[in-house]
Amino acid sequence: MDRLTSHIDTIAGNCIAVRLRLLNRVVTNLYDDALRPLGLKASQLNILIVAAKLGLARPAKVCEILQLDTSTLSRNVERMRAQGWLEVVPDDDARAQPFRVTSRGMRLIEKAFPKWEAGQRQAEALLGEKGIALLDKAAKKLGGPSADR
Amino acid sequence: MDRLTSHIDTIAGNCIAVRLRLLNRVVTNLYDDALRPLGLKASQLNILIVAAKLGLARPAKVCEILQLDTSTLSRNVERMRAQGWLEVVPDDDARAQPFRVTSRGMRLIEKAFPKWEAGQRQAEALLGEKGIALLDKAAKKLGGPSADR
DNA sequence: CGCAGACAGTTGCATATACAATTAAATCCG
DNA sequence: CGGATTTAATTGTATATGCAACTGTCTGCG
Repeated sequence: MDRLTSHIDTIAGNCIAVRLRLLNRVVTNLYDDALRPLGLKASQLNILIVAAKLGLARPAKVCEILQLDTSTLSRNVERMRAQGWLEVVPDDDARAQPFRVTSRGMRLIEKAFPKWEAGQRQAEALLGEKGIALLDKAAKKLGGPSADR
Repeated sequence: MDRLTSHIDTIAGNCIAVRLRLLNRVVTNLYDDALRPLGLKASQLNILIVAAKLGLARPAKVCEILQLDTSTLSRNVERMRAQGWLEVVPDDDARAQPFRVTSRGMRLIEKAFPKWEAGQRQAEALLGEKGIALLDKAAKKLGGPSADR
């Protein structure tokens, strides 16, 4: 077995990215499937929830919490605004484009909750208690969302 | 605190998808940054490695291993073929489009190895030993890639 | 043989994602 | 005040991803 072959085996057997990305695809699909009847995706529910927690959501702040590129958020917000789930709020600073969840967006969260639970249950079964705890720990390191924001 | 508010807090405080997706973005960026000098993305390295392990890679098999939609793989392979990293191999069954890593693709893996190590180190620091072990366990449940394939 | 159904992949379409470049506005400071 | 810098977000471009619909090929069966 030559050097290159052993490199291939090392990556195949240990790469964190390949495993995390695979798991992400599977889990995202669980939630997307559950939420599909509402025309809502997991990515959008993430944003909706963060915005709901913030009240007034400043894009830079949301991006920090979710570790999202600002350009990504910009377009996601635009799509969700088009659906009437978010609305942009005027601000003193003319550069800013803070937004908030509309009442329609709030009703959507309400309808989404049982669907979210369904996806969450499946994801829990996949990861187990320990997996969830570890995920939580890693996400906290990155300043991710938590109940107290 | 009304019912909807408590739903929002429940999701914000417990959602596996939001955490996993966040972690996935961060970790994917670590590898993408490390691999950027080679014009290679983490997603593509995944495919390259699986194909290298398989020798002759059948799209359906690769999709099963990586839990990827066939349409996603189809396009990724096309891009990588355009780079000269993969080549399609003729097959008895005219429906099939098996592919393999070219020698140029193999040289790319060689150059990518130290870059991969850099990303891997950072990801390890982020997840810790236990995190990695749990990730491995979850990925195995899904028939993900492992050293012996 | 010939056709119905299964199977392997691709194509159309939409969202998610990030980097680089850009626009516009606020702020700093001489 | 006014230009240089910083900040906030958007726009251009490219890849990644998945669902639905489609194309072509194979297979089984009467």
